[in-house]
Amino acid sequence: MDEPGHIRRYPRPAVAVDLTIFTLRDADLQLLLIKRKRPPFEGCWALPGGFVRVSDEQDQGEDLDQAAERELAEETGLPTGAVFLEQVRAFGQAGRDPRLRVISVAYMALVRPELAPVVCAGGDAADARWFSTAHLEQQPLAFDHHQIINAATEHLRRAIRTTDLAFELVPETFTVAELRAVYEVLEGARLDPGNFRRRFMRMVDDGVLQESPGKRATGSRKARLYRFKPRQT
Amino acid sequence: MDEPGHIRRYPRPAVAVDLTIFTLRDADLQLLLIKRKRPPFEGCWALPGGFVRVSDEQDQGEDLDQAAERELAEETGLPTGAVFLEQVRAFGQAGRDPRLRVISVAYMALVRPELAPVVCAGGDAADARWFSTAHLEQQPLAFDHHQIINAATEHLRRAIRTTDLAFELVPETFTVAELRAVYEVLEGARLDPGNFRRRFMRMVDDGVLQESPGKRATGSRKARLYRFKPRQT
DNA sequence: ATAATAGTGTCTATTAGACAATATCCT
DNA sequence: AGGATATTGTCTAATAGACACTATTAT
Repeated sequence: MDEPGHIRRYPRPAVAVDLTIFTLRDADLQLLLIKRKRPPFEGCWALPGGFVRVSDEQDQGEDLDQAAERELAEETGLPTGAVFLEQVRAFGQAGRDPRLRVISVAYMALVRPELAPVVCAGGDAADARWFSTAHLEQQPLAFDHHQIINAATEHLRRAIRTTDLAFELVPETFTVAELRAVYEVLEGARLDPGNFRRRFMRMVDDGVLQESPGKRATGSRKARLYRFKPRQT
Repeated sequence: MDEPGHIRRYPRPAVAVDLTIFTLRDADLQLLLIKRKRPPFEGCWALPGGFVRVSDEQDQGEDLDQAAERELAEETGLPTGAVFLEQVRAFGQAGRDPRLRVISVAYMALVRPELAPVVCAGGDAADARWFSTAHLEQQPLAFDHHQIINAATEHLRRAIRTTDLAFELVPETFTVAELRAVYEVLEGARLDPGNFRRRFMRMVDDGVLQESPGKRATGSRKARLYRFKPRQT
């Protein structure tokens, strides 16, 4: 954070944001990738993202979070605010982009399952597709995107264990089984329906969740619906 | 992550690393700050840090982690590897540096209490001092360093709760009370000595900790010493 | 001897998990 | 009716927390 006034002449890196956009479909954690239509890695699948627009003038350009929101809107076509978005961390390995020095700030986005089908290709992507994270190791990806995906997935798993984030991967109203499915996929283990129900009901008692009118059949029998209480602790 | 070959002409931000260097002294979580000797914020206390050295040439310069290690060595004089170092996240608010667009990657470092006294001022700091985090709100700081410190402190608290990181804030060998003090300071609450002891002993049973020869008096009575088992799960 | 901390034991409440049993709904 | 899931209930083990008690050591 210290430098003389002539720092402007020191070489600077390009800074990009890369998005790991997750959703839950078919009882599976899936990730949105786009096919690159320019070198390097032309034709290769990659995380959506782009460079942060900056300036040294009075208006210094967009914030990192704003850049991530912008890219998210461009790539998914979803309205801002419909999707949970949070920074994971920065990746700055030298040589991660062969052309020039790029430091990438990774973000994690969570798309509710109802919205996943409407996500479409943005302007600078030849194609966009949801990939199952389960078989992604075999898939060749551009840059160090495997590493970013691993870090983001780990970030997501940790967040699911320690915060309310599971709620971002479920529709507005949901059944006990639907929320259980989120935990089962993220924890990678089957959970006892009865035991999970008690955990769930404790959240209702604590006022985190509340019953919502109507019922829905996920399986063979209709189940009660719930929703989140207003917000914030 | 997409751009034409002429991206080199787009404006880029400067990228810095800022270090939140914590230690535990006098039953208190403390943070190392340096007094800036150049504008802006000349004479103001600030986080140690500096710009990342980059290039677009074949050798693209240092990694973010390397830059943080280098700054840490320069500012503390401690040998690399003696101190735990981990990235927190990137801060990229527009206008956070009044002169030019700077994106800062924050790192958290944990200095064992025996090493804290030997930490001395580095080359580009007029002065360096440990500050108690308890009263830091009143202290005016340069840039958005208050925000970075809050995020890093939160990061640390979370890590203490969910990982083995408390061990980085204690000497090589330590007593039950010394480890308890780490948790008491970080959790901001007194812990029952008897109950904490059982938690501790479970770690011994699990092979995380092992007894070490000798005893040490933290208070009025000598206590057994422990150390960490080799490493890794 | 006394104060202060180390170390042990006991009891209760909460929670996770295994697992059985009943209720409801779709086909 | 039959199969699948929802929902409820029971039991056990692990853990956290409150709290009382004994042991050891510096002063």
